[in-house]
Amino acid sequence: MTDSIPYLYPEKWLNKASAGERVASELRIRIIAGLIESGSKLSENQMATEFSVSRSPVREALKLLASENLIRLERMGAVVLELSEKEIQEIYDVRLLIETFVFERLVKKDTAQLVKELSKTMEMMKIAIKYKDADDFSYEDVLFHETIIRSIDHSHIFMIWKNLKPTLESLILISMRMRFKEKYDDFERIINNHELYIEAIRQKDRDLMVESLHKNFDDVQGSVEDLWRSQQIYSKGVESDD
Amino acid sequence: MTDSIPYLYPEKWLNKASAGERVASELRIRIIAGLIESGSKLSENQMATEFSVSRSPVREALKLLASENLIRLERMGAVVLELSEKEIQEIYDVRLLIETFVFERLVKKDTAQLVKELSKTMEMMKIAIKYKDADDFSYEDVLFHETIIRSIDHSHIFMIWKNLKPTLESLILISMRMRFKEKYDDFERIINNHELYIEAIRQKDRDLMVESLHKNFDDVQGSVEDLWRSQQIYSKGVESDD
DNA sequence: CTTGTCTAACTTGTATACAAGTATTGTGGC
DNA sequence: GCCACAATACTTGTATACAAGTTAGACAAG
Repeated sequence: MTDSIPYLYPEKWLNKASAGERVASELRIRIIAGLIESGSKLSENQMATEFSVSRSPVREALKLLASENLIRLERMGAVVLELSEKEIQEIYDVRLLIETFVFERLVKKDTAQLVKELSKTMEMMKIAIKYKDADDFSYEDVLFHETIIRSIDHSHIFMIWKNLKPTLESLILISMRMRFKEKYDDFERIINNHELYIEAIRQKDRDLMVESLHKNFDDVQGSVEDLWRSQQIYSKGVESDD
Repeated sequence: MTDSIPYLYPEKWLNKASAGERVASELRIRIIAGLIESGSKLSENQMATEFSVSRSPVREALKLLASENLIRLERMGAVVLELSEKEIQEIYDVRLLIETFVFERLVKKDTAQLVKELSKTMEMMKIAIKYKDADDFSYEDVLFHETIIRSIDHSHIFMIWKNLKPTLESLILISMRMRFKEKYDDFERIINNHELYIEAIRQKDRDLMVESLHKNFDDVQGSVEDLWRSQQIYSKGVESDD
């Protein structure tokens, strides 16, 4: 048994979460971090004993992960899918798609309130940087984009976000934990990009928005490399734990 | 008890479906058809007795419907959400978004195989019209769009489709059953639009594609009216049944 | 008539039991 | 050694049981 694996998902994000959500969150981040290799098979019973819960919440978790395309439910066992570079590129295709759509709506609206909210989130991010809290930073980063998307009040666009969010959250979390350790000065650039984004919204400047989005994606492109290296580290960590 | 409600969802589409999927499909179409009013509350036990299954599959179904934004899970009972005109417009926003994205990919690829598949589906649709089979027609109509979307091999775009599909399927099904009864000559136009779409793909003609998409949406705009009328009819039908 | 409290009947989330089906493994026959 | 086949140990899907919490309503006190 590998129940010696420490939990990767922040406990404080699971305040009112059910057992199923907890299992899903933890499994998700382990899969994305490469701790659970793609191709391996997860069975309900196995997961149930691993997380000391019954099959009911595990079933719930596996259904969730399947809907996020992280596993594929088969006749016998759920097979873990690969999060290849193509996959990650696809995720950013979708982000680009919906954030562009959102921006087109935003330019027709009053964005004063939104800009205010985003500024607040930005300040939170800066504090998180100051105290080197990768989890807080990730939380605010995800919130930043969620706030923008929510602001246009489009339930189906928001549904797409809701589906994407868990994976994105884990990706960001892993990448940020990495950078706080190794590439601390990345954050100045990240902050600048976000401020550029706010400025684009304030001025309703499409070109600026596209520019900041692409910078954001370039940033993330780097984070894919972080991810692969983190997979090395995490799996090494596990081996040495055993 | 209103267990006298006849099943609206085609039995033959539920070949290998689990009890949960059956319940979900039937609940979904009833909600969309207006048979279950928005605002009403569904409890797991109530649904379990209604469909003569246990709570496990019902839970599964409710989770599904919640992820499709048809119900909202609350502390006590799931509340049925309204499928307003705004909602339906949103669904077509998303369709437009992803199908446009897909087309941009298609113009860079060899579409010969796709055109062949689509032509086959078209012929099926014509047969369905000839035999006035609304269910078959709807099936092929949904398949038509799914085939296009699948062809670009983009798992995240396809995920968005998978989320949208059940609602769309029910919408189309209801609308087509309506039209076969009342507006039979609508179908000539629908067929023409689809052929226009295929032609746009064959020629990789963006303008033609946008034109056919918009015609398709105009068609659907009409089907929204069908939907409201169907809600009248279905609910009348229920009243007279009691 | 209003208000507060207690009880009873709901609700969900989780655990467990059971049935049906599917891989796997081991054994007997060759 | 190898193949056929049966027994076994898995798997999922569904039903049921139980615990904890919430709502609603009855009923008594003011």
